[in-house]
Order: sequence, then structure tokens, then C-alpha cells
Amino acid sequence: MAPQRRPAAEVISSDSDDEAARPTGSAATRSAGGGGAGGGRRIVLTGRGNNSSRRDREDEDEAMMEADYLSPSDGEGYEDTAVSGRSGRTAPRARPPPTQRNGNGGGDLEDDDEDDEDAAQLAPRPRAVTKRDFSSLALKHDHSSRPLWISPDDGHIILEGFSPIAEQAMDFLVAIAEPVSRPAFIHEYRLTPYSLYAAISVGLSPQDILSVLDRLSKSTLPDSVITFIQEYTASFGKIKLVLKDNRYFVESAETETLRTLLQDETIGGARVREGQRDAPNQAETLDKSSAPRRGDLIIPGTNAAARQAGQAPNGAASTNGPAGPTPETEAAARREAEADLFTSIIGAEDDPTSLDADEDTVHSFEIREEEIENVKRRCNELGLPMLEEYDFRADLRNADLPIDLRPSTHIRPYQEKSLSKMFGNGRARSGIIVLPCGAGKTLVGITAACTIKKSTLVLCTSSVSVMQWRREFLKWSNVKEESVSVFTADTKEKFTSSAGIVVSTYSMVANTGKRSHSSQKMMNFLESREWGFILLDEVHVVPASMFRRVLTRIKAHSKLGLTATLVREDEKIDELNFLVGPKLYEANWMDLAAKGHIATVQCAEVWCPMTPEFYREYLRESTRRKMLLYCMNPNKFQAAQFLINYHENRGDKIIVFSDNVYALEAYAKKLNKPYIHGGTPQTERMRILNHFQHNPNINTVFLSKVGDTSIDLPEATCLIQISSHFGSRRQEAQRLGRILRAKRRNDEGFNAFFYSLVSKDTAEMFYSTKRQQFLIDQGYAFRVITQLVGLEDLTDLVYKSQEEQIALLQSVLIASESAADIGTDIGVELGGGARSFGGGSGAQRRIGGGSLVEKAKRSAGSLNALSGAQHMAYAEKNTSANKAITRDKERNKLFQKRANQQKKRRVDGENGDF
DNA sequence: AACTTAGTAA
DNA sequence: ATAATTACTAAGTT
Repeated sequence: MAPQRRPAAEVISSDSDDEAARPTGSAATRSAGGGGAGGGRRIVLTGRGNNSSRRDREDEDEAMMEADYLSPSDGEGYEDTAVSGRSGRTAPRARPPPTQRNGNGGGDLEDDDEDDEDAAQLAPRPRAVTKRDFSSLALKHDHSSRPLWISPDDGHIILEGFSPIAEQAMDFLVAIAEPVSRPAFIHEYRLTPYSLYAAISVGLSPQDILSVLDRLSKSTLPDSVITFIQEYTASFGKIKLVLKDNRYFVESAETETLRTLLQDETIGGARVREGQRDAPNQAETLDKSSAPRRGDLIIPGTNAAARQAGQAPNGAASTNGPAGPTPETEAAARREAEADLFTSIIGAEDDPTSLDADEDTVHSFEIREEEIENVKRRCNELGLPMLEEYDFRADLRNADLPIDLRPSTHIRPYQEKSLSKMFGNGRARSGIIVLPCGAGKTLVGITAACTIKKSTLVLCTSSVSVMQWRREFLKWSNVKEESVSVFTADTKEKFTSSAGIVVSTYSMVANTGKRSHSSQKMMNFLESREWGFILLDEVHVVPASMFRRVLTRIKAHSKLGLTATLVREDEKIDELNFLVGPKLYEANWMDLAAKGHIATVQCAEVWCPMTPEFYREYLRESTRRKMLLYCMNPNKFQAAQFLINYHENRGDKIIVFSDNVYALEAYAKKLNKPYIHGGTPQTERMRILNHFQHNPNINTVFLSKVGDTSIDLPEATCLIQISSHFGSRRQEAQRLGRILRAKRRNDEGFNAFFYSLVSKDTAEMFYSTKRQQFLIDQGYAFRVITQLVGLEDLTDLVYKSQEEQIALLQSVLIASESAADIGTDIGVELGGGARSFGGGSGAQRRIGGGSLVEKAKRSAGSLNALSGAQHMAYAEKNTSANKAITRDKERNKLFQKRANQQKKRRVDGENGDF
């Protein structure tokens, strides 16, 4: 698609034409080299307003380009590239080779995945400004038409998002590199061993990678990058993990490699020593003719499948995706033509140099299944990640499952793209597909299952989504109803046919504790079978110690992980690389939104000042009680009421999220809306959700954390967040995902709305910033609303008088007091959430700084910027406002008295009389 | 069936 | 800026 429009605030226009395509940021300073010696224009790209690295005039003639930015706040990645003592001006210095590689030499680039000990040594990770020095790179004469800057130092790649070929370049970069941040304008990727591994396992050859990179790069490829790519890719794809007769084998065409592996303590120790079949010298002959030809696999639901079935390609019968021929269709065709440059390389392609250059003989040794995780981890550390591929069409041992997509089902281009990564060589590769919520992850999973046609186990996080998966299977595919069985706490079915689908939850399968008799039987059934395919919904939960157990318990030939948010607040996300597999595909949210696959969302942060009474209490309360206070801020109440009212009048369906059940209940009751939390019985949930979907009088529903995942409400178009889990980026993104699938998204000018209500000058501000990072990385812009115009005029505005506010404050204080001091009795009486709350996590808001991204995306909104929301006034987020906090420690008399009483009561020791 | 307890994630 | 508290699920009990 066309490059996204550049928001004015993010662009400083160039003063000379041929530089129009150069990257600049809002805070970027740039200066053109005076003489223009040999393509040597200098650009300083900096994301920090207060950056100290501006060049002096004297340097102007140097052919120099430099990019400074701040590491993303998640701290992943290239911290060790902020190499000590390296000035931005010195020539690039080769970094010492990674220590953990057993291969020769090692790369010059950072080694992101050195093993855990190393990572631990690095901690605490410095959050330093990374400098990139492009000065040594000679720009190609036609550099302006090439979109990539490639850093020789750390393998980071900057893509000019406005380049005409940005989209194809993006496709390519997603395949070979890890997206760091993808706002509208400048995209940043980085090359890591994992990303290269993913690229290789998706079918790219090292030569492909190098040649396309070279074609796209403004400068000739730095040697360091070339070496890095060559060295890492050379060892990839040599070994495979193969499941045969319920036993696991490490397989390779090279005996030498296997010997090396066996010398390793972990791997050697995991080897099964019995029988002769595990001897590495013992060759097992594979029937070469049974290996299917690549490329003749047709993924159901694609145009290719439709053509084969004699249907019109791109049929209007499309049940999935924007219907009807639109200008978009033409654009798509045009894009397709443009994509030619890359289609020869990306996706399903026969490439002879690739991993499995069909060897006649392979050698293998068996490993114990309980050691699989360790072996996989170790192999990764050794730079020899194990590939897991399933040649399902050659598998005659496991029964086929009669399943196909319904003829009317067509999958969307990006779904097809992601699946082509998985099935690129005619086999099923294990890995992860990242798609935004609402982009049809379920259908991708189902299509994959329909392609493999073997027994399938689907795992999800909750029993609600179990039922949803089952429904979706029946909806999109022609699988027989009795073949899709469900295994949850209250339903335990087994399919009777030789092959079938089981849908279950992680906790059901992972639970090691005492099991009821029937679940034990079910577990035995699951463990005894060999599964063709295991589908891991919301894979980002898998690294949790409990959930990862399922991977060793269940024996599956191939695994597909689906998620929208491949982030966790702990550092475990990298483990997915060996637990499940490489990331096969990651969609760009903005891109999908622009094409109408998911809704466009306007994000806003609403700043609600604390009322004086609440703020006084807030300042003196222990941190644990502060949370309840800022959640229950009367101004927030009013803001919520106003927004609900406003959007209900517009005809929106609204979801209100509150992590805090006490607040949830209080808000919902006060505003007279239905609410659902963990304690809401299943039937009640269904009743409420039904009303919400079909009853025109019920337009708002309040949800606790239960709503974060799985509850599917396509009707919702507006989302308001009143309290949330500290700094969880995942939660924020997941919640946003609730409205991305809005049914009305294809209406002209339709926008979904996402509001975060934040109590001003409280800790909530910090969390809010951290939480938004993921979405900002995806290119979403958050606007700040400081005033809701017309709020005062609202009839029956809640907590309007000071008396009411004080009464509210009192009940809040009682609630937190009672739980904190007296224990659970009263807490229960007041509802589970009436207990106190603890510290929390989250990144400190960086005052006076901000990354390139943040700077770029947190812009002041204009009055018309949020279409349909003209009633609100916006102001630029101004951190100095935080400092202007009144230090008024003097407390309202009433509360002083109360506090004294409470203190006394506490001293007296016993139960309060309320 | 409703409620309680245990274990776990975040 | 860290450590701990909430909510959720499964499964047992009355």
C-alpha cells in the first residue's frame, strides 16, 4: 500500500528536493552538507530533544550520518550496543565475536541471544542512547530510491516508511528481522540470530537475504552485516527434531554435527541409551520418493485453492474480509505487480540451498521426552537451532482427519501470507504467527488444521475461548461435529474416530496436581496419542513455567502459536523460540487497519484531575491504598459517565474495563450498567453479553480482567479503561484488540475509540505511559484530553456535590481500611476487590526525553483530529505539569479526625464497629 | 448446584 | 523502581 501519510507534527520538510525522502523525526535536526562532496550529505537523526550530540559546524563537511535514539523501554535487544567509549564519530569498530558459539569465529554483530547467564550478567541493562554511525558507508548514487539504512554496528535496519517500495521492503524485513518499532514514518528493525533463523526456516537462503538487502540498502552492505548473516545462517537448518512412534529423535544429514551435539553435556545426557537405533552412525534410510514436491501444496481458502476448485478467483462470495470490488482491489493488483521483486524470494519457493536438501540418508539419535526443552534450549545456544517440520502428507502412520474449509471461506491476503510461511516447503513448520486481535487468528489456525488434516489439539487460556474455538471450527470448516471435542473442567469428551480435534485449556492440560478421575483418563488419552498439529492460542502465555509443561507432555509433530502481542513484562518471551519455534510472520497493525481488515482506532488518554479531598488522601496514604483512591476519583467517575453518555448517543457500543473489581462494581452500580467479573457465574455472563449484543437499550458493559482475552464482542466500538494492571503492555494491546474487530469498521469514516482514564498527578500516569509503548511501537498515536467540554452540563452527573464526593471517599477509605486492617471478613462483605492494592510495576516516565517514537507519536491533537469527538479539548502532554503538584499535606478536617479514630482503633487492637 | 480451597499468572 | 497482591481456573466439599 501507499506509505502512510506523514502527520505534520512528525515531519520537518526538507529544504532540498532530493532529500525529501530522508528520514527525519519531529525532533530531528538535520543539516545539509555544504559542498555535497561525493554523496556525502550529513543528516543527524535524533529522537531526543535534549540530545547532546549535535554536531559542531566544523564537522559539516564530513560525509556523516548519524542516528541517535533511545532504546525502547522494554529493554529488549540492543542494550549492549551502546558500546562504552564509542564516540559517534569514530569508525565502526568490530565487536568481539560472541562467546557462545561453537562455530568458527562468530559474528561482528551483537549477539542478542547469548544464553541466560550472559543475560543475567548484563543486568541491570543500561538504557543508554545508542549511536549509529553511518559515516563510513558510501551511499549509492541512487540511494534516494532505496529505503533502507543498515547500521554496520548492531544490525539495526531503518526503513523509510514513506518510500514507494516500503511495503515490499516491509514484507522482506518482517521475514528476516525483528520489528523494534513501527510508527507511521520510520520503521526500525534489527537483525538477530533468531530473526535470521526464522528467515531461514521460512525458506529464504542466505544469498537471498543478502541480495535483497543489498538491493534495498542505500549503501553497500557493511561487511559486518554480511559476515553476521553468513555465519549465523550457515549453521541453521542442520538438525531437526523428529517425532516417530511417540519418540523424539534428533536428526541430521551430517554425522559430524550429531557428534558435536552428543559431546555436549546436556544433549548427550538426554540421549536414550538403549537399542541400536540411536547410534549416530546408524543410518536410517528415508524413502526419498515419499517426500512431496514443494509448491504443490495448496492451502485451502486461497485463490489458488479456488482456482483449483474451478471457482472464480477472488470470488465475491468472500465471507471474510472487505467484500466487493473496491479501489482497494485494484490497488491490491498493483501491489501484487510491484511485489514481484520479492515474490521470487519471499514465501513459498523452491530453493535448492535450503536446509533440507533432500538427503537420502539421515542420522539420528533418540532423546528422552522430558529433556526436550533442555535439548532445544541448548541447541539454540550452540547456534544450531532445531527445526521442527512435519511432513504431514507423507505421514501414513497417523490417521487423516477429514476436514476442509467450507467452500465459501476465503482467507485474506495477509492470512495467506502467514500460512505460506508456515507451509512454504510443503511441510508444516513449527512457529508463531503474530496477528492483531480481530485479524482472524482463529481462521489462520483453522486453515492450518485443514491443511494438515491430522489430529489436532487446540489449547487456549480460558474455557470461554474453548467453546469459541469449537464454534469457529464448525463455522469455517466442514469437520463433523462429533470430531471436535472439548476438554474443560465441566466437559470431558473424547472423539471416537481415529482422528479428531480436541479443544482444551492450558491449565487443564498442564495441571499436575490431583486430577479428577475423568480428567486423568482424558489426560492419558491426550498423552498416549501422537498429535499431528498443536495449536497454541495466545502463545505469549506459554513461557510461564506451568504452561510450558504442555509442550513436553503432548507429543505433536508441528506446533503453531498464535498471538497478538508477543510481549511480556518479564524476559521470557525469547524462550518461545525454542519452546515453539521462530516467529513466522508478524503483521503490521497500521497496515491492516489501512486496508480495512481491522478497525481504525483513535486512542486517547483522558486526564482527570483528582479532587482536592481525594488528592490529599492520596498523598498521605501508603502506596498500597493509593490505587483505590485514584481509581475512585470522582472526576474519573464523571469522565466515564460523560464518555459513556456521549458515545451511547452516537450509537456506539461501549466496553468499560476495570482491573479492580471494587471499582468495577462501584462504577457499574452507580452508572447503572451491567458488569462481569471473575465471580460472575457463567450463565449470568452469557445473559449480559447477549443483551449487550442484541438489546438496543444495553449499550455499555463493564468488564474486569476476564474481558481481556477471549470474550469476543464484535459489536463493541468504544472502549474505556478506568483501571488497569500497572504497566502491562500486553493487556493494553489485548484490550485495544477488543474493538479492532468492530463489525462497522468498513463504514465510511468509521473509527473505534479507545480511552484511558488517568488520574492526573498520580502513579497511574507512569503506568499509562509504559502500557502504551506497545501500541505506540505499532504506530498508534495517543492523544491527551485534559478537558471534556460539556461535562458540567450533563444532567444527573454523578458525584457533583462535594458532599457526595466526600461520602464516596469515606466509603473508599472504609473499604481499603477494613481489608487492610481487619482482614478478610469485611473485605468479603464488600466484595472481593475491597482489599488493598500493592505497589505495581512499570517504567518510570522519562521526563524531558522520550524516544524517537514517543516523541513522534504523542502529538497534540487538533480539535478536529478525532473525528466525531469534537466536543473535547486537547492539550499537549506536558510533563512539567506533573511537577506543579501542590504539596498541600494539610488534610481535610473530617479525614484527619477519621484517621485519628482509626489509629486509635488499631491501637485498641480489635474489630472496628463498622 | 453453590461454595470453598489450592495453585498459578501477571 | 521494585515485590506482592489480585483474579482466575480447576476441583473438592456440603
